[in-house]
Formats: sequence, C-alpha cells, structure tokens
Amino acid sequence: MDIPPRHSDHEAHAGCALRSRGDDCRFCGVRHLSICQALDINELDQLEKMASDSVYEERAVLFREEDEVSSVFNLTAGVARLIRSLPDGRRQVTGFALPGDFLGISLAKKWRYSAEAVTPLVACRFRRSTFETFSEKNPHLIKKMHEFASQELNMAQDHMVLLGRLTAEEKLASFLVEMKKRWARVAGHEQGLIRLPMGRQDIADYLGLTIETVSRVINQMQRDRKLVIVPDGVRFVDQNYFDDLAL
Amino acid sequence: MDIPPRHSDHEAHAGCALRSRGDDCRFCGVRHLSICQALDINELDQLEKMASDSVYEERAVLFREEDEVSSVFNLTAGVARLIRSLPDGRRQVTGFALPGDFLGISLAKKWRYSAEAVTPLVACRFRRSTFETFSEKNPHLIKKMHEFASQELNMAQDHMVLLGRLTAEEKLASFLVEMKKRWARVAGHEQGLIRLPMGRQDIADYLGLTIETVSRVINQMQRDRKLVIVPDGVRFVDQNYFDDLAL
DNA sequence: TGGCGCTTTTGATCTGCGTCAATGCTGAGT
DNA sequence: ACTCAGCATTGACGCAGATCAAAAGCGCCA
Repeated sequence: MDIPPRHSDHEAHAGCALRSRGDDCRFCGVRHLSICQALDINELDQLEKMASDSVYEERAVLFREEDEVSSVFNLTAGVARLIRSLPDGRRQVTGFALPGDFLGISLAKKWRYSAEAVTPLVACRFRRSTFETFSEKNPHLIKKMHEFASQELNMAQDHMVLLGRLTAEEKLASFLVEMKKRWARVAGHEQGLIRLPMGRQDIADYLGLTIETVSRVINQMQRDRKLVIVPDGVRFVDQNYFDDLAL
Repeated sequence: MDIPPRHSDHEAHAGCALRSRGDDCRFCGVRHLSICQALDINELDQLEKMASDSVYEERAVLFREEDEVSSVFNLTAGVARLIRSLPDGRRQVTGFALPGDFLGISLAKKWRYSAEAVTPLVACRFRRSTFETFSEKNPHLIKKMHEFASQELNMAQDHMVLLGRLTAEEKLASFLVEMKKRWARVAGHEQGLIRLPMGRQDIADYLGLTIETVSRVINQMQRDRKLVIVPDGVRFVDQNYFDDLAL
C-alpha cells in the first residue's frame, strides 16, 4: 500500500545494454563489479552450474525480513530497496542495491531486512547451501565476500553520520552525490543524468525524512538553480554546491 | 575539548577480575568472545608470538580517521568510542567497543573512524601486515572475521533504524537495552547495574541527539520510576517499559 | 575545606522538519 | 478524450528536540 509503482521504463540497463548473465558467466556484464571478480574461468564454470537467473517485476518482493535465507542473489540488472520495518509501520530503507551488488553476504540463517524490486530486475540466484559449500572450498571467494561486507560496513557508517548529524538539505545533497557516483561505477563512466528510479517515499525512508520534506528540498534546489528535475532523475547544474554540502 | 574526563574508577573489568591476555592466550578472559575463538591451541600459540598488550589511559587515542592502519586491535578490557567527525566539528559516535571486540576487521588501508579510550583500556595489538599474513594462512580465521563483520553490519542497520526513525525516548530506551545485553554477554550473565562509562555527550553523539535531550529524557524516566540513575550507570525499575519501547 | 574545572541538569525560547490537508500531475485503461 | 489511481507538490500550522543560558553537582587538589 505504500509501495510506489512507477513508470515501467526499463531503468535496469544503466544507459547501455541490459546487463544479464545470460547463460554464460564469462560474458556477464556485471562480473567486474560483483564478487565473481574473485573467480578464475574454471571456478566461474563451476559456479555457473549452480546459478539460475531470476527475473522480478517492479514492486516484487525478493525476500522478507525474518524469512529463512534459502537463496542468495547477485544483482545483474535493476534496482532493489532494502527495508527494515517497525511494528507500527515506520520504515527505514537501509540501502539501494544496484547491479553488481550481492544480497546475502553475511551467510546468516535469516534475512534481517526485506528486499523489493524498485524497477524490473534480474538476479543471478544461488541456493544458500550450495553457495556456502562452494565458498567453503574457495578461500579467495570468502576473502572477496569479506571485502564486500567491509565496504558495506563503511557505507553503513557513512549513512549513520548522515542520519544522525546532517540537515535535510545536506542529506539530499549527499544522497544525490552518492547516486551519481554509484551509477558512474555501474556504467563505467560519469553520467550527466542522475537516475532516481525509486520514488520520493523511498528516498525519504532512506534519509530519515518525510516525503514532503524531500519534495520541498529538491524543488527548492531547482528554484535555486542548483539542479534540474527531469523524468526519472535529476541533473546537477551547480556541482560545487553539492560537493560542498555532501558528506 | 569536548572529551569528557570521568571519575577514574576502573570500569574496565565488568564486575569480575580485570580481563587481560596477560602473556598467555590460553588464559585470555575474552577469548570466547573474540575472533580468537576460531583458533585451536596450536594456532593460538602462533598468534601469541605476534601479539603485544597495549594499555591506554582514559581519553587516549588509539588511532584517528584517515590514519594508516598499522595495527589492529583485540579489546581485552575497557571501553572505546568509535567516532566519525565532520569538518565543522559535528560528531557521530558509530559505536562503542567492549571487551572481545575487534578493531580493524575490514583489513582496509586506512581507518574510517577514530577510536578513543572511554575508560582505561587494554588491547591485544597486532601489526597489520603480520596479522594479515597470518589470516591468509588460516581460512577459518577469515571466516570468523567475516562473521564478526556481518554481525557488525546487522548492528549498523539496527542503528540506522534508530537514527532515522525513533523518537528521543525510544532511542534512549534502545540504547540502554543494548548496553544491558552487551554487558551481559561480556560478564556471562545479566547484571542489575547497566554500566554507562561513557559521558552524556558520547551517548548524545551515538543517538543523534544533544546532550540536553539525553539528560532530560533519562531524568524524566527516573521521575517516572522507569529507572534509577546510579554512579556510572542506571538500573531498570520497569523492564517492560524498556522492552516495549526499544527497537 | 574551599575553590577550580568539568560535566550534568534544568529552564526558557526558538526552529527545522513533521503533520495535516488540499491540489496538481502523469500514465493507464476504457 | 475522460477518468481514475497513485504519486508529487504546495501551503498552513504545530511540536519534538535544538539552542541558548544559567545553575548545580562532583572529583580533585592545595
């Protein structure tokens, strides 16, 4: 009821061709971004046999908080929101997963957050038990997973500063700069357009604000000629303004 | 200038004898809490040769954000605060490290936060390069480090919900319940006294509040007979009140 | 035993952001 | 083209918690 359905354009592909594993890991478009970068051709072949591509449509639920972790996911296309909910309905979006991101890095028994497709998305899926067995035999995969987890921990700490100590304006600026950087990494180069496939409510729940404040601040930035709002995103007009404000 | 010196009682020992490695890992009081639980006696012997005990006095700096990671630490006694600072002086305490906690889990090149002794503290220190070499040869140590990192990631996500979506009263209740649980784990059993060796400013910076709000909310709880404030901590009077409010 | 430095507490006032309510916009279906 | 559903935007108002200011508590040391 609070999940925003959006225009069904295929945001999944970040300006280039749709990145999907297809049936051959060797040609996977997100391999260099994902934990698979730790594997050689031979190991990749083994892993491929365990994988199955899953496609989700917009707003589909990949898994829910408290569910058993039966599968782990390597996102190949699209965007997911990761959500923690309180009993009374308050939500905190703990992150957005982009192509190359891995869901299930902790190898815990139960999910500690829900994941929902913000756009149509494609994920390379593994049975948890199979994946865990494989990783036990590949120490450099564990090492790589640990690197990814450490990176996520850094981002989580950044986000704590944002949530605890930034103003609404600084939060929005930081968020936009973060999205710009992350899309650049996925696309392989900077982009003029900063894609925002998630709705205002998701942004609000990510930044610890209300939807009204998000709307007000972004529109004020547009009035002040700091950015322009375009379909599915924004474009920076005054990059310095954002660099100065962002965390 | 904003670091509160406190009564110099030795909070380090959590109600029992001071836990320190001494010179023999086999008798280490925090072994069962720390990543060393992954090692057998033989491996423990090897690791011991690489370790040196470091003692820090209250308010001492273990390392600073942006510093090279030259050593990693296994806390054996005392409490440290982990801090991210903004250029203008705003601070976010991202966590408190208790005995058994490991600092440097990410094996990154640079620290992303500062660590300061809240109480006198003792840490088992390793040169980063030495520790990394050792871990490369011990896959189950990497696995254990990954487990610890995953656990920290969970706690970080909990904290995002707290910072983004809880009221001041809920934040305080969650914090106190968290400290109660963590001290119980260190001590091996529940304790009536919830030790709060950190000052009000640290609590405020952890919860994304001001020192005045922290003081007001805790004192209001006392007036409402939910808890009593005692030297170096608090005691719950109405446990249900806290269980209901806490995240 | 009194004064000093630091932290905590308490009170008065202010304000950034939330809440409530209404209106506008856009795409999909008929 | 019209309508409906779901967001997004905008405005008016209120409040939780910040800010500003002062007093009180506490350990330390001469």
